[in-house]
Amino acid sequence: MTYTSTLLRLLDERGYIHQLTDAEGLDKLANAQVVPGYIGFDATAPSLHVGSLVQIMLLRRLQQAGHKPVVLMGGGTTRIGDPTGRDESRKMLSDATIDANIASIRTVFERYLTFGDGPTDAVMVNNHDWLGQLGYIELLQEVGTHFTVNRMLTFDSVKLRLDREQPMTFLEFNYMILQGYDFRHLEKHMGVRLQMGGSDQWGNIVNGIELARRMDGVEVFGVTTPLLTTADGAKMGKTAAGAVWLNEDALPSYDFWQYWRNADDRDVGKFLRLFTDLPLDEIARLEALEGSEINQAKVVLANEITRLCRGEEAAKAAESTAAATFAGGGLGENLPVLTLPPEGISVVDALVAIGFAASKGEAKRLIAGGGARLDGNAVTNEALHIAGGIEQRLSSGKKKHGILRPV
RNA sequence: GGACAGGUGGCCGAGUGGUUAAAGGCAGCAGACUGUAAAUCUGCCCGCGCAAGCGUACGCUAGUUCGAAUCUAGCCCUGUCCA
Repeated sequence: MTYTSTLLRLLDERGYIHQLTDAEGLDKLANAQVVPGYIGFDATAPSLHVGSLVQIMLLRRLQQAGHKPVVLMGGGTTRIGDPTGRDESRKMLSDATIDANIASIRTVFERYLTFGDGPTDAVMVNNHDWLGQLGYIELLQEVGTHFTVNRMLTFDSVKLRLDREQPMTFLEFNYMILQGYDFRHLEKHMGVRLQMGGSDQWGNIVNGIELARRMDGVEVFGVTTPLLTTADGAKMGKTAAGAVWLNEDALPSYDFWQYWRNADDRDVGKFLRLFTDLPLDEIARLEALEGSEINQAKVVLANEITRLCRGEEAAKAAESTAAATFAGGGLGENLPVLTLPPEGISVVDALVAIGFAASKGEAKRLIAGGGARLDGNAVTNEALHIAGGIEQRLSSGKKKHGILRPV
């Protein structure tokens, strides 16, 4: 259908919409009032990673369209663990850890959203504040009567586990109830009318909608985003080195920038639409670039996303480091640095110390395979000793570079 | 509580007494080709050691054996069915 509201048009043309519970109703509502909408985030780590970036951008779009973003931190649900991720990763975290995680995650949101008290200002809430109060009997009476086990068993998050003969604890089984309760709580106490999330959250969202209708007779809405994978089918945001974290102290900005710079050709347009604020006609021009010219678009992509997430300076520094390192063959300031002692160091130790190899054996294999370079020249002798005193460039493969700097 | 099946390296999955640091696949790393892309081909892929070698590893613990991922016992965990 064609949307009339700014919100849905914006989401639609930039590729955020996978499923919508009631397109017409939401379109109407978005035209009529400021719609508070929320997305839930996990607080298991001190940083979110690129996999959550679509949702973060979605809240940003909501605000851009003149509505109110509500960031729900799962301080309470983190104590349970979402079964949707299907591995029983129920590492119980202490309250202090969870609170610290939330504080850390908030710093990233502050780059993407404007927080405050105004009608369209973003707010952050923690579901521990209400879930923590909830008594078991009370929950069963109030909420439990609205769920049938028959129906709960049909949800993908449950069915998948059962089909794969993976264990699912009762604790996890209850997760969807609590999520549904979150939506209803926010609807009742903050007037939230919309929940968004990844396509895997569809079931949870629908539960909340149903609960709000049954308990309060209020119609609320749900939107899910398509499951984002890279063109070669991998989940977004995980690389060999680990997750691509959004917080700067979890991943250096240069590496963050490089992640986007190395995007698959086929993903460039999609990423530009989802993760940057560039106008659509500009994006159309960039994604039409062919052959090696598409690299220009990738630089823009990396710059824009890094700028949003890490700030203008970080983006500029990463770009110039990359330019100096790759195009100039020289050294950029932003590369990892290893202090070179006066007496020098063995290549193997240097590779391990700077983080290009996890063990000495791995470093040796790297050298044996011809992947280690010193100032651009392949290291052929694994016993090589690097002399101290001179600044040199140490590389693993063509992309990972570091500086060996004399004391 | 009972019967049966199962627990192998990041994941999937072979392997039923030595030749098994453990087939194969995926993921990952590197090389070639390129455009810091994809695809393809090649090499690598537990740790320590220059090396011979050593140390760890097949749910946990104890055993049998010259020798065990492979056999035995107990325990833990999971699934299916029964009560």
